[in-house]
Amino acid sequence: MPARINSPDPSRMAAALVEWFSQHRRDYPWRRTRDPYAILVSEIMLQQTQITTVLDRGYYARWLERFPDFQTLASAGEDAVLKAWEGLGYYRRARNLQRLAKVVIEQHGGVFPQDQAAMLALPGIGPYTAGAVASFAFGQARPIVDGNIARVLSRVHNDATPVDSTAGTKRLWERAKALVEVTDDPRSLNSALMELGQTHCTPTKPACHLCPLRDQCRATEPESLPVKQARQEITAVTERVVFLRTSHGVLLEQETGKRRTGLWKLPALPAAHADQPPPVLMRAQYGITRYKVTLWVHAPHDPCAQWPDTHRLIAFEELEATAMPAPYRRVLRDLLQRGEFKLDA
DNA sequence: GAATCGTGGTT
DNA sequence: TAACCAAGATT
Repeated sequence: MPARINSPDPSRMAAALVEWFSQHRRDYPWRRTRDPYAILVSEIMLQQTQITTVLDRGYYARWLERFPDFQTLASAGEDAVLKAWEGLGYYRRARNLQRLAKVVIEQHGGVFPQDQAAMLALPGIGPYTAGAVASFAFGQARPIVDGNIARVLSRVHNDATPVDSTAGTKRLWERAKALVEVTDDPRSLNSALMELGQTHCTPTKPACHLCPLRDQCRATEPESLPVKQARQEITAVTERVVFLRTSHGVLLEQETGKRRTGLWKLPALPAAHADQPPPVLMRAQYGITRYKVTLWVHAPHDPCAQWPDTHRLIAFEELEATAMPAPYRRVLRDLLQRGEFKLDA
């Protein structure tokens, strides 16, 4: 079958991308190493997370200092792991990363596998991350498609197929594969695609005049691409929690569900008191996935109540070392600063 | 295949 | 301001 007319040529694209990258590559710590562990940590942290968050707020450097290799991470306490991840969100990533470290130690002799199927079998590793580690750490010609690359490729090919549809995803991976397989520098090719989307081929106001693919790109209205399926609507919900402070510390509850598992929060106001809630100490708002939460913090209804074993009185000195989701961390700091409601201090 | 999982920054 | 986005994976 003849090649489609108007379809950009993979070899030309790859050459332009690698050349452009050699001139404009940014200096990131994970580009200064080929240690699969250090590269893997960066890829997991960067999932759905901006580079500036990971770098400027010190998450990456702190993590590697605290957990420098698979062995250290595997034998660490889960509380320390979650604390190091506090504020990054999607906490399952941190738990899966530690699970992965244990598997690497116990089933792979402490050596990260180079085989694609073995990578994909590890917890928290999907198609993107497997391809990223394969190419960045091992130099393998494996394709990757992230949000940046989806945007670049759908524009270059002027393809309005929704990037999050089955057909769109399949086509993106085929196109990424065609590119990485015609270059002798898979590392640079994959990095270049992502960095082009990050710096020039941006969601709004793309800098097409600076683009190395400008003479190959078929997009007529780049800002209208990529097409994505409709999002879930935002739902408003109410959450009621209790601030119970004694002379020793603050009562917290450990999450056990599928959300923020293992982290500590202000205890939920027992449903039995929902219709006659105690006085409100403060109100806050935060968003989580598709919910807009109004958080009401109540005074304790019964300070002497018996609490289930998911609850613990955390000493003041331990509060900062306790992993908490960002909204509760903010609220707790606010409440403690006020110095209100000291029961027996 | 669609829904879910966090958070902070930008527009 | 509300919506959108960011080096996705899992169920």
